[in-house]
Amino acid sequence: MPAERPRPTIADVAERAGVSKGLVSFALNGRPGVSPQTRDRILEVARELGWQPSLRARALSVNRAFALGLVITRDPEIITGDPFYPSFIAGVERELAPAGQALVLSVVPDEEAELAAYRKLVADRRVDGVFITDLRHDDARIELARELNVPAVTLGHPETPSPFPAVSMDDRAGIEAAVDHLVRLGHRRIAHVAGPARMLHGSRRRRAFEDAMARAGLPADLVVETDFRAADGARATRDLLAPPDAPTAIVYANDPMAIAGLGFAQRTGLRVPDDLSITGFDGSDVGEHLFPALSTVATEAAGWGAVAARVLLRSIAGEEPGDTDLPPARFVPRESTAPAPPSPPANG
Amino acid sequence: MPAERPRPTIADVAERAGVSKGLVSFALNGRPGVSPQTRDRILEVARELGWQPSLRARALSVNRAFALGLVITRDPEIITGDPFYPSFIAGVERELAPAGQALVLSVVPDEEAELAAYRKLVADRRVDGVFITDLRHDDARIELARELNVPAVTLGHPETPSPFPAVSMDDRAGIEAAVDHLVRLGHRRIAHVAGPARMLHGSRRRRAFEDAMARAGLPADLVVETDFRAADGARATRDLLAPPDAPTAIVYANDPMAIAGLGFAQRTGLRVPDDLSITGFDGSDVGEHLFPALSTVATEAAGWGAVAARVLLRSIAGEEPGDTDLPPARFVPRESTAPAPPSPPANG
DNA sequence: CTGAAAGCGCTTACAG
DNA sequence: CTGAAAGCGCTTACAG
Repeated sequence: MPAERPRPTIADVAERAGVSKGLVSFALNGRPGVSPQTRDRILEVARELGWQPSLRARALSVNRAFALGLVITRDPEIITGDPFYPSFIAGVERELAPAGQALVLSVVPDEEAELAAYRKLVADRRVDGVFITDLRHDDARIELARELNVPAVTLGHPETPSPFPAVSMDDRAGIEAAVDHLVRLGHRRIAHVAGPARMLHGSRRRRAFEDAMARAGLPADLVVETDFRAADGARATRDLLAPPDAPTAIVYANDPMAIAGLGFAQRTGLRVPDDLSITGFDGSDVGEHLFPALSTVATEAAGWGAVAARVLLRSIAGEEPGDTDLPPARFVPRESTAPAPPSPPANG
Repeated sequence: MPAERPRPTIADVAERAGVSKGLVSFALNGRPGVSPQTRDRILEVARELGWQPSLRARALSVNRAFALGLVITRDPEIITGDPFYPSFIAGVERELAPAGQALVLSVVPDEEAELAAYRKLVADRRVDGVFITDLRHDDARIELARELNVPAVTLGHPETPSPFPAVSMDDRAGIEAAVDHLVRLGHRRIAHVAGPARMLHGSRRRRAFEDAMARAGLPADLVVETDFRAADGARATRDLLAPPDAPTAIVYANDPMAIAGLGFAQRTGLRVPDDLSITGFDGSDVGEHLFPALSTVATEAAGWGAVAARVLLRSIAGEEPGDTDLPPARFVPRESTAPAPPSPPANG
C-alpha cells in the first residue's frame, strides 16, 4: 500500500496564505467580503497545494448530502428488457453531474423492501431528495416521504393528495393514438394486455384503452391484466387468441410483452400484421429491428429523468416548482400494424 | 413546511444517561470497556430518544463513505435492451443493503467523461471503492484507480498488470459451446458478429470463436466487428448474408444484436433456424419468447454483481481477496439453432 | 470501567 | 475587509 499522502485542508491553505480558515472558506465559496487581492492569493495557494474540498466536511456543516435517491422495485426477472429505467437514469445523470450531485440507487425486490429502502436512505441522510416512480394506487410512499420530511418528486400525479411536485407524461395519448390507428385500419376486435391494476400507469393505460374503444363504439371486453413481464405477454396472448372470436389486434402495455406476444403469435402460425396487429409501449430500440418492426408508443424516458431531476433539485433548494407536464407519449407506427383481415364468415 | 424537529445526537443521549459522549459512542458501537449495566442504560436511552446515528458525522471522523461506485459508459442508444447491467446492479444491491452500504451510480456517454466521473467520485470521497466493468485494452482506469489510491475490483482480468482483485466469468466457454453445437449440427460456414475490438470481452469472445472454429478445422473468415448495438446487429447480418457463400449460422456477441439479426434474416425471407441458425449472448429474458426462441449464452450477471461487491467490500476492509473465478457462461440451446441446410449445388 | 478533550474539515455568525 | 471561535455529530487516543 502506498502511504496516503494526506490531502491538504483549508487549514493548510490558510496557513500558507497567512489568513484565517474562515476567510479561506469565504474566498473559496465566492462569498462577498474578501478583498480581490487576498481572494486571488488564497485561490492561488489552494491551486498550488492541490486543495480539493471535502464533501464530507461540507455535508456535515451544511447538513446536505448533495445526492438524490432513486429506488427501483422490480423482481429481478422483469428488470431486464425494460428500456425505461436505463434511459431515465441516463437523463437524471445528465442533470446531476454538472450540478455536482450524485445519484444513489437502490434496487429492491418488493414493496416492503422498498419502504425500508426509503427510510434507510433518509435516516442515513444519504440523499437530499427522492424520486418516486412507478406510482401505485394508495401509494404508501407519498405518506412516508411526507412523514420523513424529505423532498420528493413523483413521476405522474399520485391519486392521494401529494405535497410533492409531479412531473407527468400523458401516456393516455399514446394508447389512444394506437387504438385510433387500429380502428382506422378497420379493426373491431381489439384487445389490451394491461399492466398490473395496482400500478397507476397500468390502470391508466387500461382506462385510456377502454375510453378510446368506447369512443369508437367498440366494446373493451378483451383485457387481460399482467405483471409487465415478457412471460406474461406470451401467456396473455395465448389466452386471447384461443377463443373463436379472437381479436385482430392487441395493444400491449409495454414492449417486452408485445415482443413476447409477437413471438407467440408467430409460433402459432399467425402472420403479423396480416392476421394480427400488435403495438407495444416504451419504445425499446430492439423492437425497431424485429420483423415486423414493432409499432409502439415512445416515451422519452431520458427527458423525463432530466426534468424530474431538475425539479427535485429546485425543490431541495427551497423553491416550489409546481407540476410540469411533458409532451405526451407519441404513437410510432411501424410494421406490426396493418389493415384488419377480412372478417371470417359469421357462422351460427 | 413542518418545522424540522432536530434529531437527537449522542450528546443528548449522553446527557440523559448521565455519561460522557465518548462512552455513549463506545456503548453504541459495542466496544469493550463499558459495564453491562451502563451499556444497557445507554442503549435504552438511545431507543427512547429515537436516536439514529449520523452517517455524515461518522463518515467525517472515520474517513469512510460507506458507499461503492459504479460508472457505466454507454451511449444512450445502447443502454436500453442490454440485460447485463440491470441484473448486475440487482446482484450488487443484494450484497450492499445488508452491509449498510450504498451504491452511487454514474452514467456517462463516453470514455473521457468516464475517467472524469471516477476522478470526481474519489475526489469527493463519495465512495470507498469502485467497480471497473467492461474492461478495454490498455484500460486507463486501472492506472487511474491506482493513482487515485482507491480500492477497486475488475470484472475479468485486465491485460495490463493490475493491483486489484478480478472477478471473472469465462465467456469463452459459452462461445465455444455455441460453435461446437453448430458444428455438430453440420454447419461449416459460421459467422461471428463481434463486439468492439477495443473491449476485452469483445475481442475475447471473438478469439474464442476463432479458436473454436480452428479446432473444428473451419476458417474463421466471417467476422464483423460492431458496437454492440441492435442496429449494428442488423447491419452486420445484412453484410454477412449478401455474398453468395453466406454463412448458415451466425454467433452474435450479445442478445440485442442477435434479435436484430433474427429480424433482418426473417425480413429477407430466410427461415430461422431452417435456413440460418442464430445464437445470442447474455440471456435477455425476452429472447426466450421470440419465435424462434433465441439460443444464447447465459451469464448470471446478478451473481457476478454480488460476488464483485463482496470482494470489493473485503478489499476496502483491508483484506486482500485475490482473484475469483465464477462458473463459466453456459450455452443455452433453444429454437434458433438447427441442423445446417443442405449445401447449395456447387456452381462454377 | 469511565471522563474530558481533541480531532475529522468544513461553515457561519459574531466582533472588530 | 478580516480574525477568532463555535459548531456540525461523531470517534478515538489519553488519563485516570
